[in-house]
Amino acid sequence: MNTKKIPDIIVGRLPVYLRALQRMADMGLKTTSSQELGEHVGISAAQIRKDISQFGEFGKQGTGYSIEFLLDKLREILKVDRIWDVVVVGAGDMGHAVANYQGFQDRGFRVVAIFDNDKSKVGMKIGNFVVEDTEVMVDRIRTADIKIAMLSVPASAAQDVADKLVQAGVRAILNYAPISLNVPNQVKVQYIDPSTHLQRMTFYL
Amino acid sequence: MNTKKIPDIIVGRLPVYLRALQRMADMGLKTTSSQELGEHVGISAAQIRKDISQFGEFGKQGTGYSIEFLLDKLREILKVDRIWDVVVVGAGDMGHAVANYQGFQDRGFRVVAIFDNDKSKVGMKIGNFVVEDTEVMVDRIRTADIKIAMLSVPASAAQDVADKLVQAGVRAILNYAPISLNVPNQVKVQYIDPSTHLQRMTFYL
DNA sequence: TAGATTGTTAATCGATTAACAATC
DNA sequence: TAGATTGTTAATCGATTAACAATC
Repeated sequence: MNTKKIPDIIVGRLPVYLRALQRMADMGLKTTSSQELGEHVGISAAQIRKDISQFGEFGKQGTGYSIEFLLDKLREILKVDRIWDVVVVGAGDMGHAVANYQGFQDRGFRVVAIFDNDKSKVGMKIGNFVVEDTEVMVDRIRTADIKIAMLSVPASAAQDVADKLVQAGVRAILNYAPISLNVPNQVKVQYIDPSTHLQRMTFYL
Repeated sequence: MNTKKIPDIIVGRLPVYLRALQRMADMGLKTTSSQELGEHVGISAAQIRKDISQFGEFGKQGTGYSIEFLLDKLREILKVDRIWDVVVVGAGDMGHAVANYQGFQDRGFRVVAIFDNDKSKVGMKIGNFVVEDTEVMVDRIRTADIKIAMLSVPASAAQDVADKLVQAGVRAILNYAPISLNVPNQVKVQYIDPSTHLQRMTFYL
């Protein structure tokens, strides 16, 4: 892999390629082409070739890409050739669903704890987890050296919690609260706000 | 509003502006500037002015934008100056959380039904809803003239359900299943896949 | 070999930013 | 009036596409 800076827009497409390739592998396929992969994910073949070639020469002229090989490379590039421990903050309906979500399996993530500041929820069982007090959160995260958090608290609490997560050393936040977060440059945030996603489509109706 | 085509990337930012303005209004603020709004959402002032000016001259030199006025305009542009009925397909943990989600309130959406093909779930109560059989889904959607669906079924079922939704006249799908969907051009899809979002950040860790 | 498909270059297309006249 | 901030233009920057030599 070379060292020139990769545009964020390319990084954003890699997980989509990875997901499609994983599915192809599950179906028992061995090779694919930029053309075929492009049809699956709705992206042009030229762009897929260009994106992938940022990281090396992973294909073969005439035959395309070995699915297993490309999977390995993409996992390595995206650093999901390992399992990341993740914490959930906020034990409401959404936190509940996220903590129990089976879709992290085989994708590089594992939920290891769930926190809430509501004392009536602390100690409650959620799937395999016991809800812990937000008071112990910073310590727990720092001790366990956890780098990723999912935030499912109300918008009014989200910025405060985000500040604590940053203070605890978290470097990636998946934010389910419907609010933009201010965090330092070295911390990444991704937003999941169903209303925002829907509003992006109603424009076209 | 003029008629020239608006780039999708601009459409995608409008809901973020809307959300930030709604928050400012809730805090009792009356006016804002492209500068201030930009700091809230992490977008340059120039870009915000350019985006907004695609739709009209909504600001005043020297004073900025009236928050209430801009809210009205953005709601109108995004067509959320009304309430859209939405169906949920898939009554698992995620469908459960989505159906009960309070965050659609005041954002233009209302969940009106939830479907599942698992007969053991049909008839079950989820919040204010009773889970209905997927068999009646197409009819129900067509009769009620529903245009928006949220998809929270396993990846293996998602394409089949999407085909049915399209057939029923749905024009916007919020897809929680971890798979790319093939739909006709006139149908919009937005993707929520927590693993994909997380993988977009692990690259930088 | 003939056919297929990559990796890469150059051309095109589109988005962002900087700057400032207009004006509240 | 003086200061602030918009809307817009032109310049810059970045992303996508088309095309094709290289080669499996």
